[in-house]
Amino acid sequence: MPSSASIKDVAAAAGVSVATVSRVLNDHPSVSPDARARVMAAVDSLGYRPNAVARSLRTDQTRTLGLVISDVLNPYFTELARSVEEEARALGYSVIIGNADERPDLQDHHVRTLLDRRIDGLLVSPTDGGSPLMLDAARGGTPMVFVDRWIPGVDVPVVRSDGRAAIRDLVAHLHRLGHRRLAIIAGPAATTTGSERVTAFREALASYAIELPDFYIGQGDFQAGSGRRVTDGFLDLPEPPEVVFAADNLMALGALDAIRARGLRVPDDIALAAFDDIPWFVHTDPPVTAIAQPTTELGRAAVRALVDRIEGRPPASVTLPAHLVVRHSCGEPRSAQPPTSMERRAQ
Amino acid sequence: MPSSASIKDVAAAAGVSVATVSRVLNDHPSVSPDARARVMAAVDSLGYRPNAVARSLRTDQTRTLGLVISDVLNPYFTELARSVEEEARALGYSVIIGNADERPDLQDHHVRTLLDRRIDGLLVSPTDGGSPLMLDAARGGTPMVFVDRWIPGVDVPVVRSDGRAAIRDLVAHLHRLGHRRLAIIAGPAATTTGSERVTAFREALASYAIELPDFYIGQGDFQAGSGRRVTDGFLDLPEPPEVVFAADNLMALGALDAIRARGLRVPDDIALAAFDDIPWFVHTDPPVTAIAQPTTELGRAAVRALVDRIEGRPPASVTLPAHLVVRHSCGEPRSAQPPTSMERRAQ
DNA sequence: GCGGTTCATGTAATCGATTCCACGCAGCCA
DNA sequence: TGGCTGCGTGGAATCGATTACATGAACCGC
Repeated sequence: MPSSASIKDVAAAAGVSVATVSRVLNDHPSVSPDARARVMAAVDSLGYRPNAVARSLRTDQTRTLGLVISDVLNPYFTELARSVEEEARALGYSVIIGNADERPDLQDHHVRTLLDRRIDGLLVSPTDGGSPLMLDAARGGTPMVFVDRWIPGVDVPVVRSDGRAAIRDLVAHLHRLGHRRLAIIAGPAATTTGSERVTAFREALASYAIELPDFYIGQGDFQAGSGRRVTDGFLDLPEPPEVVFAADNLMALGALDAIRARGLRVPDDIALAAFDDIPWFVHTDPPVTAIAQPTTELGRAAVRALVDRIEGRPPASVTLPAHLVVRHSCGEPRSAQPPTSMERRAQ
Repeated sequence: MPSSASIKDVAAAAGVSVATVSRVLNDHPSVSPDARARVMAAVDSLGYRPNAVARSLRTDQTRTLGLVISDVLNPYFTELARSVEEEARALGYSVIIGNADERPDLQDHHVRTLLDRRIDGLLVSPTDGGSPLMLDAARGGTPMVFVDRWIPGVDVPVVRSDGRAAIRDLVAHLHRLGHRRLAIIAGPAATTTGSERVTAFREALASYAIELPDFYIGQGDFQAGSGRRVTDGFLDLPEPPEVVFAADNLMALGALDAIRARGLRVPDDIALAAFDDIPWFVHTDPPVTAIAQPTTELGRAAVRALVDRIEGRPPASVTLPAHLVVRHSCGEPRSAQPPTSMERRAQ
């Protein structure tokens, strides 16, 4: 079992003390070329690898970041996670992902586990208004950054995108196409993105003198099942909406399911738009008009902010704009297609 | 900073020794009710949480599993990861995910990092034929289980699904629809799933006396870009295939992109089928005929096998069947739709 | 009343690293 | 030559837990 060699074995094999081995490993300047060579030789003859657990205990740092996201099955978050890991790796950190599945209890479970492991910092996209645990962690000095969603009133940097302008563009687009009865599938009111998107939508409608009545606001939870349920509710209304705007891509998927189950067509029978753009929206029937976030950039910026905080530099909040991508799901544009997300993401 | 309290602080606050505190924490039977109560009180007055790093160092176990998957952006793997985490959590383990992005070097990076952290066991879906590092780890006694893909000749349990029967069903379906020129977008030959799917496809064709010429075998890498490139190649052929079978869902997405870019229609101009079924395939234009794996079951079984191995029980390899889900992308069936994947996954 | 259990507890070793401190040895300058 | 500086090195403390072993008290039956 070569993997079980410890620094002591290396020291013995090289004929030096453990202190010297450690110095070689952390390339401390004060070690003779001769000793260094002997240690190196011993290291790879034994296949020695330093024990990160022991090192962390001693140095009180794990070079690990925790990322608690709301839902791994959501392509938006999975892309975010990917970009976070990439940037973290570039900066010499590992990432441990916790999937909250939109459940506050699971979120707490992961936060607790990550804290127990003494991660150096925490990236969170909170599922709720803030559990005591997370609040304590933030106040207790754990380096922390919110990404995508945040908790108001907590002194933690936020990296997110502002979708308000894009939502205004969307409403303008819908209005131009003649739609007047617009409904929204909202996310949980306890999340910032959940409430902000509704507010922005309502305000944008107001500038066209259109109201957003309560029965056109469906409570979803950012997952597909709720999109289906809420859409069913809309379709059962005496006067169903002409457009459904889903506050995330999974609820849009659910809406598509519900519409399809009734044999209705998009956009002829009902139009659909979504927040969050994903590669699949290019290929759905019809391609879905969506609001795209600069996801990769968001992940990168979040990691940079967190690492700044960890390494003692002042971290900065970042807000990036989102933008509207018009496709066919709200009517009209059947030609002159914008580049697909696949094309944009091609390497 | 309440989070920095150590077992020593608790012992002091409770007026007992650290040994007693430790005993209470690990609920060792031999501790008086009185001492237990005092310790508990101290614990939550200090907000004490045991340091998992220190504990791991001492006990030589981290209660953590490593999962190295080929591509997080692939919905198949993300679903797998989710199920793995779920089962692991149920058994009292955490999971650290490493995304190899189909790159052997990245795969090695993650394997190394995970080994350095002394994870208790490793779940791998190998990107290549096996790096020395992974082989050493397997031989060196690190508990390990392959999931989805595996490396032949290594004595490690494999949890996977067998797609051969489903591929036969697919070919029968295609043949019945009159298709005779069939092409495949293969995965990397170095991966078992990459080569097996081609072999199974060729054998199934053979039973209809249909050949699979080299120019109808495109080399992909399981990612979308390669699906696009290969499909472009097929379409440029003097005699393009009537059907393209993509060996995973991302390459199918790429194929869809390529087909669409030329203004062609599925299935009228060219038919498409994919390995791996995902919720989006119900909503693409047209809905895609695909081979579905019991992904959630695979994740669960893999974790159980690994934990068996870790805890000293004999681990078992598991092979589960995949099955064909017929939709419209190969022609014909326009009615009598099977339940959508959304419906199957509804809670 | 005494040897032997059992039970609750504390002392101290240990896990595998890092790092402070001290020591010995060169080299250098006065 | 004596003292100072600086470098390479090793000894030992330390991080925060777990746990083997020792100890002492209480209790049992004979």
